[in-house]
Amino acid sequence: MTHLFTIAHQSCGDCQIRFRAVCSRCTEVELAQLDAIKFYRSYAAGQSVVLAGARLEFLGSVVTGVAALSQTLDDGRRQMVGLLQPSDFVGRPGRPVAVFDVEAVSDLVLCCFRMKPFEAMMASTPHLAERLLEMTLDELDAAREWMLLLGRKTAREKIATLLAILARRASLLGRPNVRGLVAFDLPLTREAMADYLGLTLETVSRQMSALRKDGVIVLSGTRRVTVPDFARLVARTGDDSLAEALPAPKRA
Amino acid sequence: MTHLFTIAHQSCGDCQIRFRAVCSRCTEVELAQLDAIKFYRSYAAGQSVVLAGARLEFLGSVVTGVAALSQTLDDGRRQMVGLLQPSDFVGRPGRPVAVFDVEAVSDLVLCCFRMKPFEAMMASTPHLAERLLEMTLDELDAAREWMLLLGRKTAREKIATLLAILARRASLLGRPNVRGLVAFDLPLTREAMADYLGLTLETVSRQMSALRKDGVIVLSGTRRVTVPDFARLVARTGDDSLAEALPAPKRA
DNA sequence: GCGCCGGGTTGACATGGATCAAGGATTGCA
DNA sequence: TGCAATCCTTGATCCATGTCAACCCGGCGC
Repeated sequence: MTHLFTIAHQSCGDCQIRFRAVCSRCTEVELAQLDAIKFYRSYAAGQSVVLAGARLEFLGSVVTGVAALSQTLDDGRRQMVGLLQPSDFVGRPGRPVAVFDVEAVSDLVLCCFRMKPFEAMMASTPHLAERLLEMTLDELDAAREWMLLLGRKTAREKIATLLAILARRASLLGRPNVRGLVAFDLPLTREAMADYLGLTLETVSRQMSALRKDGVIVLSGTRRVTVPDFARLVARTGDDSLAEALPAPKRA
Repeated sequence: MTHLFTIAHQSCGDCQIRFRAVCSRCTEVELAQLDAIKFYRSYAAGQSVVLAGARLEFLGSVVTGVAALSQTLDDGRRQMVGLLQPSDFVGRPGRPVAVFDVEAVSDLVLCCFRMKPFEAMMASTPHLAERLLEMTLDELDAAREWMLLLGRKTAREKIATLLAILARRASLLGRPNVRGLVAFDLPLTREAMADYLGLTLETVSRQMSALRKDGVIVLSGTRRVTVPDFARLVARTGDDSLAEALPAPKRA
């Protein structure tokens, strides 16, 4: 259950995250170089990738699955500070010791590079550093958006915001859906949601129930969420920066 | 009072932030190039540098003073998401529209570059992009630390954390001080502290009073803070990541 | 010297979310 | 088939922090 294994080598050309990950700007030649130094690692849901303070000998990209970046206070209070999805980058060049815990939330596959060769390649490959800068700036913006949520939003708004983000993501990437109706599976347990939103799991559960009673969401089992009217969900997020890029109701 | 002016050109070689800003890795030659495209801007305390959604035609470094990055919800709730101090960078290459409000907290001087020439120079000057990546990664770490504070710390811990950070900064940069005793001026009003910490200004005021009554800090007027025992302050922050890099009591 | 204003403090009270506690559903395993 | 573990829900109660309101203080213009 908690075992870790290395999976078969896969060609970069066929990779699902080829056009969004840190390697997305690389030429074929550069890709071949990366190919030579990369390896895959796989983690079962719940397994730790690295603990804060421990050495992290590699950098990598999430290929499939979801990972959580989090921090824990001495007395056990825990805050998730990032939810890493496919194409997101793990680790920091030049820093061999992790400052956050990284944990597989679902089953997880990472495309990894040993730190030294990757750094060497970054120095000689502007495409890599450029893309990493861009991704880091995006992460920084996202972290700042999340600070607004953590500092100022109510429990209800926090839940609605998370659901809206997941719904939008599902609708942009996902399978075509009838009308404005979006459905997706929560990648997180109630406890993980609480850690992410700065709440307790009881509050998460209550607010989910409240949104269900209000008809804003429909729950099938505990993980499957259907959003009958995205605009109504967004109306409960407390801000409308989510309203842009509404999932297109006229999708084929 | 709210007027904006351009101040006299100053040579990069003499600049106070020469070794910490985005230009810190540049050679003399590169510095001369930057010198040719830079200009200074000055803002009075309280003045807005740019509002979210507005065009921001330049990028820049804080030379002196303090600026706040913040976000506002429709109903007026406001969260500061960054406190920019000398050498910190403002703006994002490639993005001509600000997503956050930027405001001068104290009187402020920025060293500015028009976006296009700066981007052109970044493309041809790895030193610039390298340093910007490093600074952005640092900012991201700081943002994530702040997420822990916003999501999980109590009001008391939030205040103690902010004071500890300011105290440490003052003691590292500052004038030598007798014994372990650190003193500094708060750059922020109670309201700005509240915006930064995700609290109300009344709660900030109460917690400051409580820390004063407990003898953890001494207030001279409303802005001047003296910390008689840094370790006692750190003990109230709720985590000890601040405890590293204690201000050296044996400073000359 | 007076009144005003911005920034700060303090008190009384309300409330959202935490805490403590019990129990339900699902899954895997004996 | 039953037991245990995990995840989730719901209820009762408590308390930290928000809200509303009064007031203080120092500086500045007149």
